[in-house]
Amino acid sequence: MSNVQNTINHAENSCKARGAKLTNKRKQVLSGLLQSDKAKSAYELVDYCKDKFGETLPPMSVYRILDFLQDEHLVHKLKLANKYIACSHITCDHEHGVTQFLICNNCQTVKEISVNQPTINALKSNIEDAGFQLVNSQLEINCLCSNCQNAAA
Amino acid sequence: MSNVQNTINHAENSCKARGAKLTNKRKQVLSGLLQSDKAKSAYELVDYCKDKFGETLPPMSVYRILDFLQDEHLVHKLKLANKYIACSHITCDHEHGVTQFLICNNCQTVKEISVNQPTINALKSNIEDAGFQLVNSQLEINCLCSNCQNAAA
DNA sequence: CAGCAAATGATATTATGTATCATTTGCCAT
DNA sequence: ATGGCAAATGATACATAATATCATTTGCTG
Repeated sequence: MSNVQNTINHAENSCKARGAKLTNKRKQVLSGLLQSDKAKSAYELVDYCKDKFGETLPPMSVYRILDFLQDEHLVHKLKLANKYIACSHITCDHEHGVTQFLICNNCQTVKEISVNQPTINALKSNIEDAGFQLVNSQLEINCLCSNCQNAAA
Repeated sequence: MSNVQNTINHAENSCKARGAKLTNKRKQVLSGLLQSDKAKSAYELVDYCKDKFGETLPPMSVYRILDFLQDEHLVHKLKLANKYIACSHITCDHEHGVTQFLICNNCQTVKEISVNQPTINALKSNIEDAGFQLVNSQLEINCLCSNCQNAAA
């Protein structure tokens, strides 16, 4: 069984456990995000479903499906890029804290990491000194991935 | 002399020093950003110039002016919000490192801060462990400002 | 004051996302 | 099984953010 298929099975079970349904079209959109580590826009997912499944989803439906997938914690929206990416912890059975996203400015590759807690706490305390409060620690950080670093060199 | 006017004078001098011209319309757009601590979109600035100065700038011009102001280090673009904000260091005469932006999710108030260097370094090292490289340290962080914290309570 | 470059205007187009109403689908109780 | 309800999806229009391209204006500078 492919990795993507395996992940989708996990996702389907976790939806079921929460009383939600992972329909076919939702699976198609999710698989579009799973089959690469690059962030994709809603319209890119429309194209993907058309190419891959012959399914001509209207953009509105894709946005609704993305909302659903976010509610189910299967997908994250990256506001910095206006794109979407599959959660990298779908197949884990344990809970995860809030994570951070490293976005390659050049090729859109995204890596989901957990910055160590002391650093997050230090950041939080810097922010509180300024009279603000961290809403959640889902940071999105503009980076270059190792491939693009080498290509630039 | 008003604070805004004072800042604009500083800005004009620093442009002159770099061989650029801070025209009237550029001043109008800049003043729109200076007269509040909230981020504004390009289209909001179009409206501001119309209301305040009777100047009907086409959006294209405002985008060009914003590009100019960014090149002159007078304005920052916040990608998280697709909005723009005046640099808070225009009247400082010394150089500033890259700063971080705390954006209130509720009211769009923005505060520009400098997170302490050890914390930035720790973050950078976490990122490098993941094989990525921080492009610049202009972090944009979703927060709640103190007013909105209290309002919510 | 002619002419050139910088600045601005006008128009069209693309990308992202939301609002609204209509239709279809699948499931559940009778 | 079937009638009906809610969830899911479709269709259409529109709002907002931004860019591309070509035209016009402005303001120096020789």
